Parts: sequence; C-alpha cells; structure tokens
Amino acid sequence: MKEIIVIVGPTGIGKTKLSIELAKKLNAEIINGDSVSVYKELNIGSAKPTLSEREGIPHHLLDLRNIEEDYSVYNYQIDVRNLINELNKKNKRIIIVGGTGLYIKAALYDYNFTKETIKNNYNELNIDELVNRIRKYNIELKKEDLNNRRRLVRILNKLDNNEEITNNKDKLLYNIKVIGLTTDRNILYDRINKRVDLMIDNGLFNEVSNLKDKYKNSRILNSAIGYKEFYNYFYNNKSKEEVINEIKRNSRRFAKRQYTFFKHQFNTTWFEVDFNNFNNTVNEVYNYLKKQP
RNA sequence: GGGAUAUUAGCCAAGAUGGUUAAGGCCAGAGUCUGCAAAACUCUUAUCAUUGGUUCAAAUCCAAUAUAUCCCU
Repeated sequence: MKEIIVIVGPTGIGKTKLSIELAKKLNAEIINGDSVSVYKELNIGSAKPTLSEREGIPHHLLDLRNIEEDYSVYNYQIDVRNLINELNKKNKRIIIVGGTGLYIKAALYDYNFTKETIKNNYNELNIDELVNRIRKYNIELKKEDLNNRRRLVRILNKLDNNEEITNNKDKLLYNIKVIGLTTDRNILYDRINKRVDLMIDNGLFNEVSNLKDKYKNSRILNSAIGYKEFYNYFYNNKSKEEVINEIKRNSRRFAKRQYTFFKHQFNTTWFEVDFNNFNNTVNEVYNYLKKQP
C-alpha cells in the first residue's frame, strides 16, 4: 500500500490548494485534518474549501457535526483509521491535510485512547493539590504542565482509574510522508492579515451573526479563532475593528504554535512556497514524492 | 534668547523620603503536547537619554549636554 501523504503547515500558507493540486495529479482523495472544519456551520471562518474549490476531489471528514455537538481527537482517530482502511481497499491514494497537529498525530501514531472521557474534574482540588496527588503515583511532571489544570486533571483521571499512561507517541502505524509548507514569517503574517480581511468581505460577519444565539451551547464557537472573538462584539459592545484585529492576532499566534508542533512532532520535510507561481511549489512537492521509493 | 516639564525594554508603564537580582501589561520570539488542541500551559526581552559629580550606595540627588512638548519675549 502506498504511503499516506500528509500536508501540514501554518494557517494561511496554502495547504488546501496544494492538497487539491496534488490529488488531481495522483488521483487521490483528501482527508481533512482540521479540527474546526469538522463543523457544518463553520465555513468562512474555518477556511473550509468550498465545493468549487474542491474541484471534484472527494473530501472526507468535513461537516461531520453541528456546532452544538462535540468532537475530539478520540473521534478523529477512529474516523481517520476507518477511512484509511476503506480507501486502501479501493486502492486510493490518500492525502491528509490540515493544521491540527494533535489530531493528525494521534490518528497516525500509536496513541491509545480508551472510550472513557473524564470522570472526575477534581473541582475541589487546587493546582498544587492536583500536582501532589499525581506525584504520589511516582509520575514525573514537566515544568510546563505544572500550571496546566486541564492536563493535570486528565493525567490524574487516568491514574485514579488505573489506566496506563502510555507513551507511544513516536511509534508510527502507517507509512507516511509529511510535507510541510513554509515561508518567511513576515510574508505569512501579511497573508494571514489579508486572509482575515477577505473572510470579512466574504461574509464572516453574517455567518457568525446567524449563530449568535448558540454561543451558550457551543463549545467550538467559544474557542475557534474567527468565531470566539465575536462574542464580545455581540455581548460586550466591542467594536468590529477590534474583533478583526483580534482574529488576526490570534491567527498569527496560532500559526506560530503550529510551526513548533510540526517542527518537533513530525518528521517533516519543508517546502518554501512560491506564491508568485504556486505551480512551482506543486511540482516541487510532486517531484519529491515521485522520487521517493 | 529666557523659562517650565518630560526622557525607564519594540510599545504602554510602576518605581514616597537614594539601599538586596528595576513591578506589571501589550507586542514579539522560543517551547511543551495521548481526549476542549483554532485549546491549555511554560520560558525569554532594560548599560533606567548621554556625560560628569555627590555618596559606602543613584533610575532616584546635583550639573552640563541632547531630544520632545508647552509658556514667555
């Protein structure tokens, strides 16, 4: 079976476009690797490829949930693995594209999730108490996690439920090739800023307006960039300007974090994008893939 | 020409009466990563305008210089 092509990189760099061009050349199907595009109602702000942009290439794992439903790495892992099996049977080439590092990593590497979600939030414990309880199990914590309540609660749940804290994060289950797209930071930031302006022009405001009343019931609306920033516009009279600037800033920060994830968590081969002639980039990647055994 | 006030990191800004390693915020950068991941968390950034002086000790006091704003002639 042929290796799975994984396209990663910061937001706004052209992953979608590359994936479609490559899919056309390779007769491949595309699996979405983006945690927000999973939601039906989030289109403009999620930069989900439109039907016409998809150019007839089958796209999987888009529009799976509505914004009041939840979806997580756990679900994604199952969905992707099933899809891979299916597409392999059809002898289809697979391209996974997206910016959600953990989702992609958990699907392709040997991450073990149990069906169980969190049983106990340990609301009665403060951070130090959480840390102490975890240490009783003789578990070493990284200094980065010492104030990370979310992560501490997760770890303690596993420990208290006798779940193994496995760490097979480097054990690959599939044959993959990770393509990373990159460019100069300033150019990227400029593109991100312009893309946000474009989203506004394309009606992001309307898209979010229609979902306004659902903020209370939707986890994703309160955490996805391009959506969460509107909350203060609707409910705390923040200006439209401010919202736009916040979206830009959050997108830039996100892009930076994506770089560090893809740099360190995957064995990524990076390609400098040629924005003046994107075909050059497509061909460069295509030739690279062809050369590989 | 005369006078007043100001000058602390890329930006904003706290630093009574001089006294251990110069708050904090923003922006930015570098990281962490097995269940909210577009999330959560960690780390990093100052010859205190310059020069000289007083003092055991100066961002803090004194003088000169530079720059900025305001006022007077």
